Amino acid sequence: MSVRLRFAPSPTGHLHVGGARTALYNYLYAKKMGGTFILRVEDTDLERSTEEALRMQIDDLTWLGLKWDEGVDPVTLDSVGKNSEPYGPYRQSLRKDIYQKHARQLLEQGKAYYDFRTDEELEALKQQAPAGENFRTPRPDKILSIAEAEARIANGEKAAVRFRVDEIRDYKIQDIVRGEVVFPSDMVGDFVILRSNGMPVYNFCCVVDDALMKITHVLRAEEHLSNTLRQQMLYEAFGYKTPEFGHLSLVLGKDRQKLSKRHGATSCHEYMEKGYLPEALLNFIALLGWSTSDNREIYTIPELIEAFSLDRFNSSGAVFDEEKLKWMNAMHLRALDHQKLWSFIEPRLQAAGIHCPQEPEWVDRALSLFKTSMETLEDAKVLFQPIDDQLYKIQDEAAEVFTWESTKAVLMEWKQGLEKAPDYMSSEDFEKLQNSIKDSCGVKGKHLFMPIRVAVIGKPHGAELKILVPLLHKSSLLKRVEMCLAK
RNA sequence: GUCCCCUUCGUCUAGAGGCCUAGGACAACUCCCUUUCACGGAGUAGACACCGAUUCGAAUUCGGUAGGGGACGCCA
Repeated sequence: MSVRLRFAPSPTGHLHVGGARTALYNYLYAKKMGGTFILRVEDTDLERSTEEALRMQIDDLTWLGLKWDEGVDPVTLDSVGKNSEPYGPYRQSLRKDIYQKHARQLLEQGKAYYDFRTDEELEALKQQAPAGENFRTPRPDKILSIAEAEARIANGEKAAVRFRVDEIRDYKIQDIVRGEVVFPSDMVGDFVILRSNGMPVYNFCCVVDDALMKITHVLRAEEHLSNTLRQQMLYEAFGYKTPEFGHLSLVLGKDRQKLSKRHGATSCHEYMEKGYLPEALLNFIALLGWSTSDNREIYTIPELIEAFSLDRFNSSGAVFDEEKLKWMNAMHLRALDHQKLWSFIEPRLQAAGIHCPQEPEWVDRALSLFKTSMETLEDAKVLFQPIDDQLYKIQDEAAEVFTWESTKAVLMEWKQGLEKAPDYMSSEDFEKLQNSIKDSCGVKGKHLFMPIRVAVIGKPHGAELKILVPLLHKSSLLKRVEMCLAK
């Protein structure tokens, strides 16, 4: 039987890197096994789930390249018409009747009951409970028959549906990451499966959907480990077969707390904006909590699929280290072909108002020279900025250079050399010219190259001229040296 | 508090009883390359949380302690 895995985010904002990692592992295993990767959306919390957030999650997933074979339609988001795929719709908010039917079944079997207590009453119960103990919601004094309860509901009263936890025994859960985990059933009280507004609750729809969608493996974050007990109870109540569970260790911030906003960037979207490549981000998060036995670090996505296996998860939490991500991004950046790389860089330069020649040969040359100096796509701005004549400006830090006696002569010679030079100098041309200036002016060291650098980039430190000069048209260089001479 | 999970260099990790004087990567530091910065190359430093037990032998197995994390919702 072919495997079926799903990623089931709740849309409350951009996709978190922890979520992306969960999605990635599910994706990798589905692909590795030639199975199906499904996107389901857990948007039953009407307060927090929004259409915009769902859009963002879909876009983030698409940016990452984690394409789902089945699931929420990326265009209609399942809300228009009926999804043609086998187990749709894939948004839980659109599956209400399915859950209601399932809840009804448990109600009729006496495995669940209507609870009319209000939030306030329940809160009061919690307050009265003895401190220092695991609080479990007590069963109401009186449980109404279905008919009685529904009569009251028809009258406008609100009731939630609770699952009865009667049996006191240990539940054994086989976990891919952690092995056997045992939970005593008295860890939980009767828990809500349907809210009083009719919406199902996570643990309930998760079970119903995983069963109906024939999910075979559930790889999800460790924070769900203890939910698995409730889910196990529901699987048994319905007589459904449980999938294989794997509870992944958490992604942590520098302080070893669960990665959150206060650690800085936590969403994939932010990393996209910061100029990270999706392959690099995926490569990096794949290796947070999973590894191979060789020392390999750089993987393409197909290579990750090839290498992936369920028996190499690390069970302890992993700190998200952006420094290493940067390095990895640099590696992926270098591996990119120039055309593709430029297609990523160009819009960023444009957005920053930096203008560059567009000829393919020029771009190709520029990229071969700049590629190794880039960690993120954003770095291109600093690199390409000196190319744009409009942005050339003699910086304050260059002031000292203009106090040197020899500077003027060097600049004059530089200008004359330029006049005789080809439209674009080669590195060798440049070095030759520089050497001839050294001879004719009798200056060397910083008194030689700093004035030239100022005449190229406007400041005495920065990009290597041997690289930069060949990228600048003679006319640009002349314009700049003239500005220096006019100073 | 109760239950569950986790614990190898600063960070990500390799490691399934002798191959471990614990390997790799990022970061750090040093040197080389370089008439700046970077790239690149060569090195240095840096870890088995602790205590017991099992064993000829333990990072690796078992027990305990400590620390960290997670869950205890009509959030997911």
